[in-house]
Amino acid sequence: MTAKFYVSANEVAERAGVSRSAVSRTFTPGASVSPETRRRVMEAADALGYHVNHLARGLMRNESGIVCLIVSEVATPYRSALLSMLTQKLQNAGKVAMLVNTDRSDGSVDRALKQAIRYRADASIIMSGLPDKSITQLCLKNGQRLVLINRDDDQVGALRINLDDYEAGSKIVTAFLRAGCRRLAFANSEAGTPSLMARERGFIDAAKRLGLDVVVERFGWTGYEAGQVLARRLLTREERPDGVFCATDLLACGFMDTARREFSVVIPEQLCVAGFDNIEQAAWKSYELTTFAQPVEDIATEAVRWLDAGPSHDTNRVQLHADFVWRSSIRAG
Amino acid sequence: MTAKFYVSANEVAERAGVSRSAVSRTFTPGASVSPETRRRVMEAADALGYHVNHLARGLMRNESGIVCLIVSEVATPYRSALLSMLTQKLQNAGKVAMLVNTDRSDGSVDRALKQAIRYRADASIIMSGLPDKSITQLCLKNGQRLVLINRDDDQVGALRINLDDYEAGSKIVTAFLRAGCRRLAFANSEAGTPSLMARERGFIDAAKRLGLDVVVERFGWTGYEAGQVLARRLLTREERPDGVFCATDLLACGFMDTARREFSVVIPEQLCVAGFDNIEQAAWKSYELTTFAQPVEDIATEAVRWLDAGPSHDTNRVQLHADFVWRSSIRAG
DNA sequence: TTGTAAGCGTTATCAG
DNA sequence: CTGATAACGCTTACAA
Repeated sequence: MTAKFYVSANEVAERAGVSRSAVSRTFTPGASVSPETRRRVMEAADALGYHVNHLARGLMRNESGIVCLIVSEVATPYRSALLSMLTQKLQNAGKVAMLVNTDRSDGSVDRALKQAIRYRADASIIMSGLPDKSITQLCLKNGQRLVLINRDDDQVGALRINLDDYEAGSKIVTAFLRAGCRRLAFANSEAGTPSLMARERGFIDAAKRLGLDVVVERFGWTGYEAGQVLARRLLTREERPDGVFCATDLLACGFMDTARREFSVVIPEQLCVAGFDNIEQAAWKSYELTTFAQPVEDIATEAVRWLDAGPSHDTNRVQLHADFVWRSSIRAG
Repeated sequence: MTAKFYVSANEVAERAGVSRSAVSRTFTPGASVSPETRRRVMEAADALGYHVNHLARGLMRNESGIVCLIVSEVATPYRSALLSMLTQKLQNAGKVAMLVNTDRSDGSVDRALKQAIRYRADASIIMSGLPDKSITQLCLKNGQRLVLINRDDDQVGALRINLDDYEAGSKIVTAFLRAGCRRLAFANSEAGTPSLMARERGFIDAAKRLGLDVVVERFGWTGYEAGQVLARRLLTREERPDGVFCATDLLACGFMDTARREFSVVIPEQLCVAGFDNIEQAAWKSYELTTFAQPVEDIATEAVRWLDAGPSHDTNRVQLHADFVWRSSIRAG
């Protein structure tokens, strides 16, 4: 148990007949080492199976190379897609991702951030929930960079990446109208996050500008099952809607399945449907869902770019565009 | 830039009027500190915003608290579900997950393991790919624990968690026969991983025992699109199969959609389909797919249990059972 | 129970 | 380019 585990730079130095500094420099990009020394060090390192201890390096450099990813509902298509993209880009930038799952229990975002602090993460990227301001201030004060994705909070000093959720509404209203829809509805979850609410408002406002009312129904969590319930609620109304904008693709999938199976509705002939996120399943033949694409790659790129940029803790905000993806769940005009 | 960032135990000690050791002990569960000292330390720590530096702690204790999760295709339903479960269980066990995405580029599993070594991870859990033996040996020699999930490699000293993939075959053959199917087919990807091949062999062998031949088709990667291609190949045969076992649910979804849309096949009346994994979408109304459930929770539990258990580097193997999930993609007998 | 002092594996500084 | 030496923030004997 008290075994000496990993080999240290000391042992490599000894074997190579050089000083520890020489070893350190060999593994520090851009440090000045003679080719000969480097060769001997590398040889010894390989033979001994030496790998720089990033815990110790982080201690010295005040830079751990760790980026903390704070996220809930990891198993959801959109979240996992974003997660995948972020980890890839981070790795390409020479960082490593620490994943903190905030499912279950409230205030866990704060706990997650404390974890980030304990491991001296260079940055934290928050994809779910909203942290308490006192703790984000602590992060920032400690020199940790902060990125908030699709959380419309006015955290000073953090990078906030948001979409043009509100604008999506008018685009989709136009599409519905062109398809001949007149009885519009918005299917939302009860989560009430800023993104979801912005989509709702944008849709309602755009419809109003064209003289149309929108029936709004909200239920449950943002998943397939909630979409089923929303379909039952909306399709049993006296005035059955003929154009439904679902706040997310997952809702839309549940909605479409239930509309077809339980109400024998034909899509898009009798009912047009749109979603938001452009998850994998939206392209599946059972759905062919018209939707708005989360610019997953751009989000990740922006986040990582900001991390790489030197320390400039100004308030910063990036607004990205969600591309309209046209599929056959809405009749062509 | 040369700003002094985080507060250290020193500063807390000074403010509380005690020694650094007292501070350290206060944050070490089970150390002996008088209630009065503890109180004063906590007070000072809170006021200053102190958080133990786990980099330094890991350095001393030879135990970082980090567990490295090595995985590719993170955005896939099964993978993300497993990832979610694992991170949760790890957190409950007081560990923190470091996520390494091995998409793109070969030999990246080895690179991932080196990352784990550099951060002195207490353990690595490998969900994708196969590492080189030399590097896993290095991990083990360095006291790092290793878990391989669904990779049937005979790495000595690692925990290997596997399913009864082979056995699934006979169960599904029975179900197909009871449904009256006589022309069986197996739809596989070209990935050729041990799990996939075991499912294939198990199915073929079980059919043979009952005097039936199995048509096998393999194509592409284990995703929805490959399922579409496989459907086209299998359903254009002279003898069209009437019972198809797909190696994964994702393949099955693509298969079903194509069977219905491009070949107007009615499921399950004219064609019975089964999958493997029990992803979310398998329960969606468009599929109602009969399948085998990856025991995601058990897998995570076993993995974490092994990590918690003291250092006992025996070869170890856990065989878990994939429950049969009956849905309507197969006719009732 | 408490404080002192040594040490973990690095890197940064500074002579040479 | 190289090597000694001093940090980094923490834990842990050991002694008081």
